[in-house]
Amino acid sequence: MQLHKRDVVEAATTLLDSFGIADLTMRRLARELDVSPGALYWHFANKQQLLGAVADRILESVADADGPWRVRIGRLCTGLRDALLSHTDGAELVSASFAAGQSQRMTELLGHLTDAAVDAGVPVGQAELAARTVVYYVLGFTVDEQSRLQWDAAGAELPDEQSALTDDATARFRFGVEVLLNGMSVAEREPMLD
Amino acid sequence: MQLHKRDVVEAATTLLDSFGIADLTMRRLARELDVSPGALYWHFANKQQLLGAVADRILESVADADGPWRVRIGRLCTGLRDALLSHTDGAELVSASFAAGQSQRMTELLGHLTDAAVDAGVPVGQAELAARTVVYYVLGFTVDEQSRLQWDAAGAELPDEQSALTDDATARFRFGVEVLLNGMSVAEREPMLD
DNA sequence: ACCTGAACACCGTTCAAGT
DNA sequence: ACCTGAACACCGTTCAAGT
Repeated sequence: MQLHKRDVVEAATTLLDSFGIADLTMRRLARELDVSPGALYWHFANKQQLLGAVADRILESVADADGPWRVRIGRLCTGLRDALLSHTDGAELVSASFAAGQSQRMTELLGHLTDAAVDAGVPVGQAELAARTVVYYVLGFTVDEQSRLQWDAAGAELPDEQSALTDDATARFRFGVEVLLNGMSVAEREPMLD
Repeated sequence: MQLHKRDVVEAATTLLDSFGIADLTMRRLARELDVSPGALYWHFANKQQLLGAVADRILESVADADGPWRVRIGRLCTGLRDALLSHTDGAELVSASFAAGQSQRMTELLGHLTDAAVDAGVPVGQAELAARTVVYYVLGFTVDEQSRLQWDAAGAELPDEQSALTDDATARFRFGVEVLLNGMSVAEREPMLD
C-alpha cells in the first residue's frame, strides 16, 4: 500500500535508535520500507528535509508551560535534553537540523525561550540572541554528553555506575543553565571592559 | 618528491577556502596533490584526523594573553570567531573537529578559558563546564553567522551592506559574550528555583 | 499521483604489491 | 618507509518510464 510521510519518519526513527545516525541513509531507509530509493524523493525534497522531520518527531515531547521565566527556561532546557538523550545520536541529529534550519519545533522552542528572555528583562532586540545562546548550550552540552555515554556503553556497564554518571551530568547541566539564567538577569548591568 | 603532513594540510586548507567543506574529500585532496587516495592514509589514520589538523591550522592565530578574566575571555572569543570567519566553512569544520575531540588547539583554548573561569570565581569543579559553555556559544553563533554570510554572498553584494551586517553581527556577538561573563561572575549567588 | 529501474557521479577505507 | 592500483562496500540524487 501507499507510503506516507509519517511511515517514513517512523521507520527512520527506528533505524536511528537501532543503528545510529551513520546508518540512517536514504538507501537503507528505502530498503527497510521495501521501496526504491527514488520513492523517498516523492515525499521529501532531500535528506536534510527528512532529517528535519525526524528531529521534529524527537522533539514532540518537549512542552512549554508558563510560569516565572527562570522556571520556564529551566523546564524547556531539561525537556530538550531529555528528548535528545532518548534517541541514539538524538543530540547530533537535532543539532544538525537546527543549524540547517530544518526543524520547525526548534524554531518554536526558540520562540518560547525568546519570550522568556523578554520576561527576564533582556532588551527585545537581543532576546532572540539570548535564547539562541541557551539553545547552543543545551545542544553543545548534550552532543558531548551523549557521545561519551554511547562510547561508554560499548565498555563495561554496571547499571549503578551508569545512573551515577547520568545524575552527575544532570547536576552539571543544571549548573550551566544557572550560569545562563544569571547572565540574562543582569544583562543590562555591568559595564563592558575592553 | 615526498609528501609531508604539512603539505597535505596546506592543500586541504586551499581546497576548503576555494570550494567549501563539502568538496574537501580525501579523493579530491589526493587528486590535487597528485597522489593516490591511499597515500593520505599513510600520513593520517582517517578523515576525521586530517580535518582535526586543518582545524588546528585555522586556529593557529588565536592567541592567549593574560589580563583581567573578562578581558581575557573576551579576547579569546573574538580571536576564535575571527579565525573561524577567515576560512570558508571554518566554523563548521572546527565545530565538528571539536565535537570529535580531534583539535588540540581547541583543547588548549578550553584550558585557557577554564583558567579564566577560575579567576572569575567559578568553583574549580565547574570551571571547565563554564569554559565549554563559552565555546558552545562562540561555535554556535559563528556557524550560524557564517552560513548566513555565505548564503548572502551568493546574492547581490554592496560592499557597504556587507560590512554593515558584519558590524551588527560583531555587536550581537559581544552582547552574547557579556551575558556569559555576567553569568559567570554571579555563579555562586542566586538560589535555584524549581 | 506515486513509484520503479537504472543510471550518474561520486564517497571513505583497505591492502597486496611495488620501489 | 612510502606510495600505487585496484578493489570493496557503499553514498545522495535524478529522471524517463511505468501504473
